[in-house]
Amino acid sequence: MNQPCHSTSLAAANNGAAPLTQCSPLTAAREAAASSALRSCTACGMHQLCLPMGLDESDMKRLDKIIGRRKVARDDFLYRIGDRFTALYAVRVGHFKTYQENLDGDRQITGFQMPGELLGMDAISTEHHQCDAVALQDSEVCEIPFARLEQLFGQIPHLLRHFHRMMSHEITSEQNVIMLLGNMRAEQRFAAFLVNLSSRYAARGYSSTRFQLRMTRQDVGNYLGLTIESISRLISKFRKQGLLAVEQRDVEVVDLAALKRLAAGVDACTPAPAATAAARATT
Amino acid sequence: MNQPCHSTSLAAANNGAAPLTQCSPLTAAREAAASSALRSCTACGMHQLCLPMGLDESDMKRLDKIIGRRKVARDDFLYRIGDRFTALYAVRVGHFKTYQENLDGDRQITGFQMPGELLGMDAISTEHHQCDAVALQDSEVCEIPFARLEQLFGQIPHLLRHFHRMMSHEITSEQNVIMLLGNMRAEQRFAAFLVNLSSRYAARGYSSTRFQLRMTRQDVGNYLGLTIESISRLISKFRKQGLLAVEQRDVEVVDLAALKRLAAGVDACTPAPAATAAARATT
DNA sequence: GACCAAGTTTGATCTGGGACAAGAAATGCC
DNA sequence: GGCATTTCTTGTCCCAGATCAAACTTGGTC
Repeated sequence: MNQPCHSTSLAAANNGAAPLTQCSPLTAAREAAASSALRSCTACGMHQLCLPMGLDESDMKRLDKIIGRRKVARDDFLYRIGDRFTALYAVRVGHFKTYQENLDGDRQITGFQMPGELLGMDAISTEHHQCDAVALQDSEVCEIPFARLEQLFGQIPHLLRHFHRMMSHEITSEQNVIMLLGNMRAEQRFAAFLVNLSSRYAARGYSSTRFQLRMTRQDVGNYLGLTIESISRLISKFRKQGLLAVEQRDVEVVDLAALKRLAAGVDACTPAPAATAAARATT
Repeated sequence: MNQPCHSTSLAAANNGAAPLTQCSPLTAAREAAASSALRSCTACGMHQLCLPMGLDESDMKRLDKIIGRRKVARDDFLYRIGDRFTALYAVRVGHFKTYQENLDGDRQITGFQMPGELLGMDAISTEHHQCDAVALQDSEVCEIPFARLEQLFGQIPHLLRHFHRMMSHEITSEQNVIMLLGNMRAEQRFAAFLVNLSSRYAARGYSSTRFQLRMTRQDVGNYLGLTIESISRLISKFRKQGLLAVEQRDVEVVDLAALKRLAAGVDACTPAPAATAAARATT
């Protein structure tokens, strides 16, 4: 990053991209060394969240041996619907989105993935990918051949256990999206979305209140089942209410607690008579 | 079933409940024998769909040994949010629903489970259940203690593999619900719901065109993010269009192909200019 | 620095499905 | 069998968020 700091403090938010990709120019030799160092799980900043979580050094090295690294340029596909499933992918650097498509060609984004998260688990059952995965920025993934991973499961019980936790966690997050789409008003959805990003960044050691949206408004809207115009209006609204400061894709969460309350449906933010949707087919 | 057949042919639809629970009265002795026979995976009609899928007889018996059976009366909880996770459950007889609850107390049903399907996988990651599971009718489950299942994984690779497929399948189905809630109009949602039930019953050897809704309209609406009134109107509409015959909870799918087209968003059923929602934040 | 394309914001209007209400069927209970 | 309760259907009205339209902002390119 050689360009001077933008004057606005917001632009300082700098999560997501790993140091390697943005520090001062390296010589080819130093670059290769640094890159090879980072090519191992041990050296990867995400290993406490990712598949190797909790493994001792020798087991981590065994896992390392089966893993390949791969770069994916912005807007490129990591995999496409229908592709034969051979490997899981862990995001190392960057962000991805996954979406499904219906016959009409309209898409539904089913998730955004950030470093340390696993992609492709939905393909295990059919051995074919069920969604498209696209890089939201220049990214890097660890490719984990599933057949070889299965062999390791027999040898490293901890690995298997954590893999189950990760799959289970995927199920839980999707249930939360179902809750969001089935049950929340626009305002709640967007608040919940921001809170979710915030805590995921926090878990990765980034700021929970300043981050960049790696996806377009279009993507946010699609994910939340709302139009881009609605997203835009919600941003304006939250800004006016002093919950949020947004400048392009740089977000500063000004009042996280209030957003959390909103997302939980506790108060309606609009002073109007709360809970209009509360009665919706609620058993 | 001693009462005479209802005159309407619809009432003949008879999926879901296993023979044991509805055939002519047994003596206590015969009942016990039959029940003990059915208490094994080998004898269970669902073993080709359920966890033991593809296991040989000796492995199936090993699995059998760790499994307990449990009855759950209609409207009773199989487990509740926050309960400590110790076991997975496979539905043997009956139907369940699972739902999440927010702080406001409104619920979102995240799924309906039928025989051969697994419950509780979302609890693995936190070791606490993330949702409530309630029986929609008097039901019976196989209780599979997870710690012991993990031991078996090391000994029966096929079992592990199929377990992964089942978890993966769970992820896929939830993605489909996300697609449904984020992207479809009311009519499409309901059509997709019926098509989904139809194919799941078909996979279980029941009729794909005649079945009972085991859940209330309330539940259907909640699951689909619609009000009960909307469900009612959609039923009337589909009936008038000759897609469906409904009598209470007995459903006859008259035109499955048309429902599939509707669900896929291919035609709009309403002769009106199709695809209004198609443009919604579609990247 | 003018031009273009892509993305974003804001306003005006429209509509699908929610909210409310009232009646009709079932179901349960004594 | 009659009454109460729950569930379902249908009609009317209304609003949150979609649609349509137009301006504005940003960034890239020549």
